[in-house]
Amino acid sequence: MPPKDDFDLHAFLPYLLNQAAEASSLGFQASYKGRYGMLRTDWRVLFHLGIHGRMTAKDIGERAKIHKTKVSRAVQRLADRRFLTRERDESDRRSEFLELTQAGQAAYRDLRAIAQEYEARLTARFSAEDTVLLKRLLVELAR
Amino acid sequence: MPPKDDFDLHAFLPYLLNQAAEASSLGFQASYKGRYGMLRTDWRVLFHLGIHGRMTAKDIGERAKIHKTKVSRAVQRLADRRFLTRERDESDRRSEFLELTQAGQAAYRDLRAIAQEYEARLTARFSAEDTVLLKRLLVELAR
DNA sequence: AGGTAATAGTTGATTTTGTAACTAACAACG
DNA sequence: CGTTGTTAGTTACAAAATCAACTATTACCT
Repeated sequence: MPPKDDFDLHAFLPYLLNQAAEASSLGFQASYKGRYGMLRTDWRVLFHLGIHGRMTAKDIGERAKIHKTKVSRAVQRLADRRFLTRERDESDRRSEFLELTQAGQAAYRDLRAIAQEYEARLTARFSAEDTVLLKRLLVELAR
Repeated sequence: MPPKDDFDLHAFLPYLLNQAAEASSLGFQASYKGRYGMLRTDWRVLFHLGIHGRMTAKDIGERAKIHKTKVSRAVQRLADRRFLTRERDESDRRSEFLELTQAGQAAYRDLRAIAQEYEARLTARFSAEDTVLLKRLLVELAR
């Protein structure tokens, strides 16, 4: 019979990170899924384009650390909804420049506002210093 | 043309959490996937059984906050590998008690050691106080 | 130039997850 | 008892993620 054990799973960092990430993702998803029928990858791509403007799928993948097939399919979905346009790069015809349309920009601004609200709600329970520290440590861990 | 924008995605908490969680999960996965061909849910279930001993699928699901279908399938995989045994609860024949076999316990101890090493490596770059604070905030966020 | 390797992006096959419906067993209430 | 409602766990089907293979184009190398 397996004996009890004092290893604390709830103090295991990868486990904790997953729980927190899951909870916050679901919470945020609840905010935007109703509005546009978007997947997580979709809004990430939308945000990158909203923030940086015109860029290629490859650049998005690198910056956001999303695999190219995921980016490709998210771009397709966003293009289907007329949230972005594709334009072949004539100096290197393998890649294409992506750019938000008016509708895409509007959706981005809308979602950005929701994101900022959500962020505020999440961090409201922490002191400003704690929040800064938390983010610093998370950035460290992400590398 | 979409203008640049000063919203900082890398300071958006759900995004940061996902990046950190992803990175740490992958890192840990690299440690155990080679050893046993296990999925994330599998080792979670294994850990719960290793820590708490004999318990039902329902209990595992509740404690770990894993949906019952995921638990069910993880239990099946672990049973296939002879890592656990199932025993019907005769006082309530709907549920069954799960318990690690010798092989299951050995795998658990092995993975636990790897987890502890990995944890140590992850937190090595932080001060003890920072680590404590980080975990406290993550627990907060997970609720 | 010609051949080989590398790169951007897409597509298809296989796994894994999520959702809903199902079976079997128990509970509660008349 | 008998009907209705719940619960533990499984299964079936749809949505999504993963991985490999593919097309088209460019870069490298001799």
